Amino acid sequence: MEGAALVVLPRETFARSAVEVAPVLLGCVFEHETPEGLVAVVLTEVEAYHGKADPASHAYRGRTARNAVMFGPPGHAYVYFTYGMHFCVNLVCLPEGTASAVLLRAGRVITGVELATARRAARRDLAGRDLAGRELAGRGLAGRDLARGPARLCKALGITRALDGADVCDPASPLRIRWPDRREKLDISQGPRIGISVAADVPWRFWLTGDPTVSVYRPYAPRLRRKPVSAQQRSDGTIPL
DNA sequence: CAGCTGATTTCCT
DNA sequence: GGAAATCAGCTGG
Repeated sequence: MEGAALVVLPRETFARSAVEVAPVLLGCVFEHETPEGLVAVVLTEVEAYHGKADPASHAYRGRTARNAVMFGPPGHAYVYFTYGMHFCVNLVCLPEGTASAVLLRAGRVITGVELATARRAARRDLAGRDLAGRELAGRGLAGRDLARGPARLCKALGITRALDGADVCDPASPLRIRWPDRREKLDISQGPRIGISVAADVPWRFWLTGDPTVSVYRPYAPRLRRKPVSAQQRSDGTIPL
């Protein structure tokens, strides 16, 4: 940061519904500063979640220890842990007491590519081998995949539950969101959200049209039960006498 | 390229 | 006990 004033988004930006806030965040710079360095992304894909009114929202069934930050003041980060291994980050909207938020789904890394790459590769580093010990035959991390997807974005930025509640509207915060250096007219698309089984029809996902860092949309498909009901059951479903 | 599956833990019914 | 706002790597066409 060459001493330039850090122009974070004002908190009023988040004092609206998530559906109104979501497209505003596209093109903005989301960054995390740590002792390791700074990683910044331009947001390219986001999703709105409407709290109590949205069955797909973590806040739909009310306040819990996990989602408490969503019910707090706007302009703070709600970071959750899911699938036993991934973090995802939202920015909280609407005044304290309500619970809507915008999930940050993807970004293009513009600062700290090296650090972001190191974080993303942290689990398949040792001698360039995968978890099964096989060589990674030159399959590197494509630049566009560094922060493509909500969990990858968190990994690239080094975001964990420790940042749950961080104030992204505070210039002194290690995690913050600011306006782009140049405001350009953006081509924004809108469509259904990804990875949810309910309310999958509402078009509350927003992205920069044609941007290569945006997730590929696939309709939600429930996973088949993979474990047999009993240890005796055969793969075809029959049970020996 | 599409499709499938293991990983791994928290949360809620 | 099962699903979860996911991802990576493998398989087969």
